[in-house]
Amino acid sequence: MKLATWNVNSLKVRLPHLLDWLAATQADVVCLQETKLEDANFPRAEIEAAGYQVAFSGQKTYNGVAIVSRLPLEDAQAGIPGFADEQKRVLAATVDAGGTQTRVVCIYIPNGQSLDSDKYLYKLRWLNALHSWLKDELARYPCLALLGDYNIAPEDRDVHDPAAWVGNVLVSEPEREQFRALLGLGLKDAFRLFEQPEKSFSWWDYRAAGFRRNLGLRIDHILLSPELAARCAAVEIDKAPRKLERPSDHTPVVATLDPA
DNA sequence: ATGTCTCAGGGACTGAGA
Repeated sequence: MKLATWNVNSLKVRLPHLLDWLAATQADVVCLQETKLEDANFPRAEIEAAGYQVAFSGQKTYNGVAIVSRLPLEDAQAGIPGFADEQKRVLAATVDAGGTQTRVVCIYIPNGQSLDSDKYLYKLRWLNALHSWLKDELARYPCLALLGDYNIAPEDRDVHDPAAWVGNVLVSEPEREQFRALLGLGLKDAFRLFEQPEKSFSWWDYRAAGFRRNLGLRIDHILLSPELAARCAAVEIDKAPRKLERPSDHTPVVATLDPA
């Protein structure tokens, strides 16, 4: 089973890229972020025509998450229970892989803007809520995958120029602590289960030829519960979509799981 | 290089968010 995450930065603009990419990679489950679409405008028919089921939770202009799956998709739930949030950033659903249930949680963690911003406090509050909720979810679903745009580069090796990023969101110590707290629940950073090339990133700024110069960050992650981590055979960042015309600033991360 | 991209409002361009 191929599980992926991709911040598409507008699904309306990136739908052709998504459909091409699904056909090329035969991904089974893809978590999307920054769809930037109200649910009424979600391109359900186009994605279903490609052989995928969909679940989505969106809003106008900002945020928005979706899960597309070739396997049966059930029990979709939007948001973090008990955490009031206008912003559509969480969608969970159960994928049925031949009788084996996997809970897929798609997240778009707040960016935070800057360390002195209210949005940064919101990011930390949000991460706290995510952590407490996941503790319960993991007890309920031993096979759980948490995929998305975390807006956190967990370590300095996930940053093209750590010195240049000191004092910025995405690399600050409180955020990294929150990331480690998720690992503390037993989740594994699937990418780091394997030997990986140095300077592996999943996002590059549109400005300053960031992609061409590989000035990026690794902020899109796949965290797996122990049962799923044991079945994980490979994880890679697929840079191909970032090379297309009008790309998203993020590129997909893909995990391959062996059958249960 | 305050550099690019997307979207909404409104009907050209500006501002917000990332």
